Amino acid sequence: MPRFNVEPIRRRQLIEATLRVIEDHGFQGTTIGRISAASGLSVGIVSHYFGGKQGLLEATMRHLLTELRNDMRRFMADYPRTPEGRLQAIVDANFSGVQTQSKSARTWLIFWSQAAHSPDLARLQRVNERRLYSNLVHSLRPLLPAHAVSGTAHTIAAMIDGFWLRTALSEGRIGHTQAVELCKAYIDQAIHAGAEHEPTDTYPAQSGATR
Amino acid sequence: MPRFNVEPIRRRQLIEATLRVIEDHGFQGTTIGRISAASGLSVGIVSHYFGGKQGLLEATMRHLLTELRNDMRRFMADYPRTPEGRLQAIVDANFSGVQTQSKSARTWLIFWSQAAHSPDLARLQRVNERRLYSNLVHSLRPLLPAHAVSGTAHTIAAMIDGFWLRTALSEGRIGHTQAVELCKAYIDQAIHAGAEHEPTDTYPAQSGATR
DNA sequence: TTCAGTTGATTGAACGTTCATTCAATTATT
DNA sequence: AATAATTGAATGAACGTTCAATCAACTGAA
Repeated sequence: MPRFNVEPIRRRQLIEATLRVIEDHGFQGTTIGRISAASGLSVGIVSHYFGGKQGLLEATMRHLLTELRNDMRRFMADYPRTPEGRLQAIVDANFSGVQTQSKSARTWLIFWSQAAHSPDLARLQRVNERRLYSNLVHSLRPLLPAHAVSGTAHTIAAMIDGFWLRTALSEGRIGHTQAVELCKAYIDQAIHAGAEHEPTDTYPAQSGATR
Repeated sequence: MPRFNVEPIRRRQLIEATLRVIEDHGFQGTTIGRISAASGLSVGIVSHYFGGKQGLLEATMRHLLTELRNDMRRFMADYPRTPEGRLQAIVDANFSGVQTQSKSARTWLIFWSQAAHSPDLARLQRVNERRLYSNLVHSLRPLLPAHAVSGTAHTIAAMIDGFWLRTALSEGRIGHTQAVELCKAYIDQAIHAGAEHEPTDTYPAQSGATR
């Protein structure tokens, strides 16, 4: 009996190997054989810990989503607790860490394209989408007239995804520094354009932080 | 010898069958067997006309890009030959026809994720990216101060891609009508915000249409 | 300390399935 | 009859899964 539970260690090894293999060989080239070679473990271990290849792939997707959420929380905690600060944190988090590495980029695309066929993945994707949207709405509400909030939130979300996609695909032609700048520029513009019309409804700082 | 060259007919049949199969079964589930069943032709025909599965897949990607370009040209021709008209045409073209059908949506994602591994696909993707960008720059130049053109073009491009992605993924939760509206709203906003600073450099209507 | 015993972790050869490709045979067209 | 087009059974390679065998860590009795 090993001193400590090896399960989490093995699971992490296999997930990281999977990311590496997808990056190197694409989704079609991602085989159990290659994953086991990359992890230094045997082929049988995948079934043992993940029930099979599909299970490992889903766990890998889940891993990416978890890391994205962690990045988001970290940035949220570090930035000023103002609506503007939160918006900055959202943008920065989406272009930092896991999201930036080309290792993950390919995998995200595959994740998205697979989501339509796996109800499980579709659910994860939807949760993620909603979280970003409601974060944005929450931060925009104090800054914009009510009628402009939803559209602006959708637009920012689309812009983040779009820049992310273009950054991931255009190896180096568009840097994420530029992407972050342009996202923030839009946000400023939207806030100022919106503020001209009418500042906002009247419950801006609702006592403290809601949750 | 058949009366007319059957080659273009067969090629089209196979490409359309491929799109149908990818939509129904995902990329992993896209096999020669299924494609031949969907097209009503035999399995051997694929090698005969496309040299193999890979050739058929690349031809399918190329087909999507061609249709996108055709849509773009059609819209460009129909809209007023003003900078604003061209911008509207660009946005509308990107959310019409092939691009909208969920049949193609999955395939685009796959195309993008595959592009990193096939130099051929990467080239196509880059050409497409550049064409959108330079179309945007060309239309924005008469409307914005020089320093704002590039960033705005990148932002519009990202927004189009982002909304397209979200429309494709969120089956119905975000309609492309809404996406088009929000893209155009941003463009208006950008033009007005930019025009405050300084209209533009002074060669707006360069005689006629350049090409 | 040593060692046989126990148990959970890990291995990887064997197996069966799936799939792309091939090409001799067949069909259709002139 | 001659030629172009098409078929689909046969082939072999690749892959995921399985599971009996092996290994490693630890226990407690000697």
